[in-house]
Amino acid sequence: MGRSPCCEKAHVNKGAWTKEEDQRLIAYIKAHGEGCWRSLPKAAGLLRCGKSCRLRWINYLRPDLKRGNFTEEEDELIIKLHGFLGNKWSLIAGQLPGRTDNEIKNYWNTHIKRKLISRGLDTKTHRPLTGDTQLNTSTQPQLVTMTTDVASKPLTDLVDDGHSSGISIDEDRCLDLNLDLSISLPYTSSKPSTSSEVLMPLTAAEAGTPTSVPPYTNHLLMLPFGVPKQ
DNA sequence: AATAAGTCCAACCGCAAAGTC
DNA sequence: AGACTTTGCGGTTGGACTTAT
Repeated sequence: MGRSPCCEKAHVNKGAWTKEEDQRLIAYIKAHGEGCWRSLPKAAGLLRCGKSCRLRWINYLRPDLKRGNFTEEEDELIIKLHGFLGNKWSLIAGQLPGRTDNEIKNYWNTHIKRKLISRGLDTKTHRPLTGDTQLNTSTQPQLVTMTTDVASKPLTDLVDDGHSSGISIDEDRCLDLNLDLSISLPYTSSKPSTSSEVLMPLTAAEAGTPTSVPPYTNHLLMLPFGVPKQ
């Protein structure tokens, strides 16, 4: 059988976008908003598939994107989030205002991997590369609080009762973890610009109060890294 | 100056989840 | 309930650019 193609490939452009295509896409979304990506190209007069339009908009044309180099704070935040979430780039991007999953993924592969290696850490587990495979929390980097098999599970699995999913989370190692997921309102531009402000530790009571969140984020994560256990 | 090697990143692809009928 | 459609995600690639020789 095989899958049906996402679009009529014989009649679509591929490769780099031209300025004219960008302008058409921007103008269309400004006028009509983000709607049905599948029908957007035709409506906007673009010879592109919907997926391509979506990617171009999200990764490059969105007005709220932050261009330029990653800061040291962003580096560290990405490392911490990756230690917890694994390759969940969209969720990591949700904690970095103005950054896209694609951008972070690229940055991880080109910069941060090397950074971790230079620190003698495994880029997947964030544990020391040398020696034993036994978990020894006293020697682990603080950023890793969950086993990687847990980190690789869908987040929804992590926030159910912890039993039906078959995942058992070591409570001792996760006591300082406050993971709250909720549907969030769209991002507004009047928000903190630094990652440390975005990821402020919240109390349980505070966590119940909706706060502004990064764009295109369905899940609001509150991960109070660095907060000492009581 | 030429070119080989390395780096970066935009864009594509396939898959899975979510939504619709 | 299940088939089909649409959207979103993560992995990968190709080409442009930069640096080293």
